[in-house]
Amino acid sequence: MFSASARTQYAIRAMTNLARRPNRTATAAELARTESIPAKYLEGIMARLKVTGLVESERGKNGGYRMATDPANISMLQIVEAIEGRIKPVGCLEHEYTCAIVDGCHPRSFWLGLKNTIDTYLSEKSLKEVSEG
Amino acid sequence: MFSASARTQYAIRAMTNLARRPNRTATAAELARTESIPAKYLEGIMARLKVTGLVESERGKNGGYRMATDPANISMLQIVEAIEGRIKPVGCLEHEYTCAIVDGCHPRSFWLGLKNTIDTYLSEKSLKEVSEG
DNA sequence: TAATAATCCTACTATTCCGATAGGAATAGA
DNA sequence: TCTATTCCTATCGGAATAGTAGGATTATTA
Repeated sequence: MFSASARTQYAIRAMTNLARRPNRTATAAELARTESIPAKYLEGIMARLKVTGLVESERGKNGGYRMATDPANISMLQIVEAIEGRIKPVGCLEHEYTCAIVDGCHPRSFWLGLKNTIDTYLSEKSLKEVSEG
Repeated sequence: MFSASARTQYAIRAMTNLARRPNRTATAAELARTESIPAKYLEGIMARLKVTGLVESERGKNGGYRMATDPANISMLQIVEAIEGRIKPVGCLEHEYTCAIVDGCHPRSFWLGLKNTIDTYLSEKSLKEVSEG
């Protein structure tokens, strides 16, 4: 429970690595090597980071990936959600105001509070901080 | 990511239900019915809650489960860990002081902070609060 | 003592998700 | 045209999860 997938951990390692190369590009293979990530697997991860606009890419020879933004302006929540989608501790929270599963679902606000706590932590941590940590 | 297993959700619903019956016992079948949990599945969950000392049980006719303690003295962290074991967002944190995976693992303190945030939230919420929420 | 109602125990199954790999198409530079 | 890269799609094995099945054990009660 509450464990981060390998995919998310890889994404974060790759991003912290990229963040330490201002303006320069790095190939997926290079990131994979220096961060001990399966190269082919990382390709798929970088794709997700790209569609969400966190990184930019250049194809062909001398291509690679580059930060799309100042790491100080990227929150860890953005990275996590780029990989996993919206954080949702329980299905219960999918509906706006009521729990569809059980009448008088007492734990609902407990789960809401948990989600809130996690979201807050993640959104207040910048990629810059983490990559320097 | 960070999603709670059905098992944990069931455990929490069952516990909040039990907590609202001071000193009285309820059978697994009864809890299952009122909380929409598969009855046989719940049996296994109650077993885990018992070995960790959160509930007591009585076998035979008129048997059932009962809170072992005042719900005000049970934290949600205790329930979660009874079901899932120690919360561990990343394998990285298994070793005390260094990350075994990558040299100079920058995200390590980020993950530590996250674990800490979650643990704190869960340990400060009592079953009593949640069952009344 | 027999019937009943409950916990407790063990095994099985089906499905889904995850991590990873494979092979190649498109693209850009030299 | 060769090479190095991103990009795309398909597949696979294994692990975990959710749930089911069947019965052994234990206590109450009539």
